[in-house]
Amino acid sequence: MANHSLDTLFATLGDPTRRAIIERLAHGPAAVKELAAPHDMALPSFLQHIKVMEAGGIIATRKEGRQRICWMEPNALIPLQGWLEWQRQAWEAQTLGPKN
Amino acid sequence: MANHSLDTLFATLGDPTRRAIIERLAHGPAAVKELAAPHDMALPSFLQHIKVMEAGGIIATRKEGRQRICWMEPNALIPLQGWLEWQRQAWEAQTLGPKN
DNA sequence: TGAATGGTTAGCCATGCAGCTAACTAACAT
DNA sequence: ATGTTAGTTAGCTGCATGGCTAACCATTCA
Repeated sequence: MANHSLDTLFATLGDPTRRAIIERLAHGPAAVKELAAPHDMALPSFLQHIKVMEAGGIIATRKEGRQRICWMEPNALIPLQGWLEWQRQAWEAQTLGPKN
Repeated sequence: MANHSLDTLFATLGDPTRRAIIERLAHGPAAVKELAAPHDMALPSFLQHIKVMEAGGIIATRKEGRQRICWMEPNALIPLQGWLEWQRQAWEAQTLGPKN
């Protein structure tokens, strides 16, 4: 299964910084500065993560005055759930065996 | 959340070759050669993926004669499901709002 | 015993990724 | 008008990753 969106999703979530951003945004939108605060990292490095996530369709952003507000793209994680569920089913079908 | 096992899982699944291996193994064990067949890639390159997955605890392997048999590590994907579920819940709690 | 099969090891190379600093722009505050 | 805040752009660096070939076991088959 050469699924480009899964490639992107998994790659994006492989970085703990980016997962932390998602975990934060699940509770509501936030500006870049606020998101960056807990991460001991220069702003440009951090911004790179934001860009990756926006490019991957996982978050969306908007400029508001001099801040950039970020929020979750609500359905972004659905392909992941789908793939996992699919795997789970294939696995169960196999462990139960074709005769059951 | 600096979760090492999630790091490894996501990173491992980010590669389409490795996802294909999982998809194949969900239907039952297989030897390296058989797993490698659909992937236009030199054996050593392919073996590298097998090693990564074994190191990450996603699959297990055993030597049997001159072949190496691989199979799924049944609970490997559970942390993923857990994280996704957690995210989904945080998201829903937020969209519904604290007052509902 | 000799050839073929399946895997393994070693070593190389190109690319991408995550981080950095320095320098700049755009909005607000005084 | 000047300073401060929040991003942004550009350009560099080091390391990890994914691929390759060549050469080498170890097992099985004839």
